[in-house]
Amino acid sequence: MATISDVAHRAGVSTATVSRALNGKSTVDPELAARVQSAAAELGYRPNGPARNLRKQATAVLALIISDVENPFFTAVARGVEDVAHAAGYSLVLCNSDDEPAKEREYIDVALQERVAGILLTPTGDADSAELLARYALPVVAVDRPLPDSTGDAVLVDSRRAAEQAVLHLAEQGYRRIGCLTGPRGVLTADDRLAGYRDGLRAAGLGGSDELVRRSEFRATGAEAAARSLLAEAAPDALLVANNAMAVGVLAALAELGRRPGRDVGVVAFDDAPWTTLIDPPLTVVAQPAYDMGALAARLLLDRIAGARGEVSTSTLSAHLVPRGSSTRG
Amino acid sequence: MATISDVAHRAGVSTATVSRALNGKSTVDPELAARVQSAAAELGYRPNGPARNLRKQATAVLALIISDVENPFFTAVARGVEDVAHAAGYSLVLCNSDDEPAKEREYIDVALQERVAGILLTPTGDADSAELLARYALPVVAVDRPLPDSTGDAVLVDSRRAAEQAVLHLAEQGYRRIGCLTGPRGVLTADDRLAGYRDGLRAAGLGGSDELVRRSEFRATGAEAAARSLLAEAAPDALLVANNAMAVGVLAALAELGRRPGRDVGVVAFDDAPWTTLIDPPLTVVAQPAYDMGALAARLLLDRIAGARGEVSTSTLSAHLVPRGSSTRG
DNA sequence: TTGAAAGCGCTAACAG
DNA sequence: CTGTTAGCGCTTTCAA
Repeated sequence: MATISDVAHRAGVSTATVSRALNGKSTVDPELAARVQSAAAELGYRPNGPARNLRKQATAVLALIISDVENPFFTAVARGVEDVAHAAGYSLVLCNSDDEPAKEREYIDVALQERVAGILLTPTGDADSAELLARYALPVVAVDRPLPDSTGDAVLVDSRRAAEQAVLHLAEQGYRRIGCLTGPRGVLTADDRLAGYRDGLRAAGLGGSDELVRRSEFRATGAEAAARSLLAEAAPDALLVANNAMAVGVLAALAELGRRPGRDVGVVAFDDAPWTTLIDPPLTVVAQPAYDMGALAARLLLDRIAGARGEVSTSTLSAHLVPRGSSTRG
Repeated sequence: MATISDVAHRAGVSTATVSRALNGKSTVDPELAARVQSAAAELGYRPNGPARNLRKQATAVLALIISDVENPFFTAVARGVEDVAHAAGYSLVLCNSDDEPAKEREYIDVALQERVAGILLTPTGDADSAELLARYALPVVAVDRPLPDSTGDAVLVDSRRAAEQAVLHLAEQGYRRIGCLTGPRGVLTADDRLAGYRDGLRAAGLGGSDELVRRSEFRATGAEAAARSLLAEAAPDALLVANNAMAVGVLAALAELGRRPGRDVGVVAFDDAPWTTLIDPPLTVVAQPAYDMGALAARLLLDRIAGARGEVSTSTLSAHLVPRGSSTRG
């Protein structure tokens, strides 16, 4: 592939002039600039990224480390990030951590080696990862969950409050034995949503012990089993489900047991999705602004990269309840 | 950040020895190697990727250009790609082309500049893109749709045949006026599925004119409008829908018109998704092996990068029909 | 305004 | 087995 000196030769100028002309730097004689442009075009010249990055000691690449691209919530986050990054001339390296600290560390390491300009991640909560990031002072923005010791900016959702409101909504609809299906202990969003659930029970004067709580992975199959166990052992009349994938499992369990959402068991789940209005009755959800979170996080990161001053910030966006048939008796 | 010569200094050896020790190259005295290792660890040394890439004239990065990460089909492809790439020590740069040729070209350009080792893409069909790829002899594998002039390997699905079988299935179930909702003209998968639909009608002896065909974008909203128009103007008794996002729109239209899938209108849609079994009746789908396509494509690409010999290959995986309630009268 | 030259950090000949 | 040295392709002083 043609190099800058090939272009320089062909245009009859020095490499410095080519560089200046192609980057629109300082003032280059229009005639020379034109010669350079056409020489570059004729040769199909493409500047060598690695060489430029080495010289400039900087790259226009962002790393995005998320749990799983197959989860629609993260996918929407990714899209928000990509749109903003691309508009600013940055590329995105995608990494799936599967919420495993080891994978997360490994990817952070890759990002460090590649000298990416910054990192966006949904932290697993691993302390070593946070330490690594801090040690190299790599610009970082956490999305969906904060980094341990809140190193770095974060873009979060007020899950706890949203969960509380979901429970209050269920209570208003007349449900009395409200259960909760949440994610693994230690995953902050899972714990937050559980805490909000308890807040809601308290606020509704429903007390409630932990017999109505089950945990599983943030996936359909685990949630299906958890729902079965909860339904069989604790006879809840409503369910708060902590994410979209889990909702799939829960609804499947309900269908198999012949229990109709809304009428027999009230259901509210986190995360909206196109299909939630297709089922009968439509699913009441807590909609999170995933795309906006990604976009905001990317903007914050770009600001940091551009050298934005001090104070780590935490932006908490709010989720809102979208009441539909699955939480209405009748 | 520490450089290789910092490490060399600290270990009291030359940079060449550090390089060799850290890369496990040739034979390095165990004692020196150990000194290097600990010096590197103490300094938190991370090799400078851009420098290494420049020197080696190669990167361990793959570009993945897909229509849209928010589409579950592409998301599954992406996951398959990432898993294989990661296992081989490659990173993935993610790009959303939104099926716009201009964006596609732009991203190919970025990939070229960054000197990625290879590209995976779901081609928009743009000829300039294909030419660009060919000109620079960049290893490339097309996924889901072939490149124009079949430059490069491709991993496809036999959409046409799958569509045909879907139609035959509907015919067997007794549907007689089978309609088709497909994507934009010129998008190969859209045209293929339409061709398969016509094959199916012919094979079933149903003749059929184009009054039963509608096109829209591969999205829910466009498909919803298209479905309304088709239902109002041509009175089909069954529908073949060319992708998952469109199915959402079609099902919404049906629900609003009070027409029940299966009983009133048979429905088969491309792409399986977790929610398709949650609706009533469950949706009959043509399931595509998206993850496997991504994984296979990545393997083929890595082979090419490793210098695999000649002949461009086209792998056609098969989709299979998953009959469920939406295509059964009753 | 332009060119010459240095050097980013690394690896790979080539000597020793 | 180890060190010296020469670039990879680019941007950016520094002089002219």
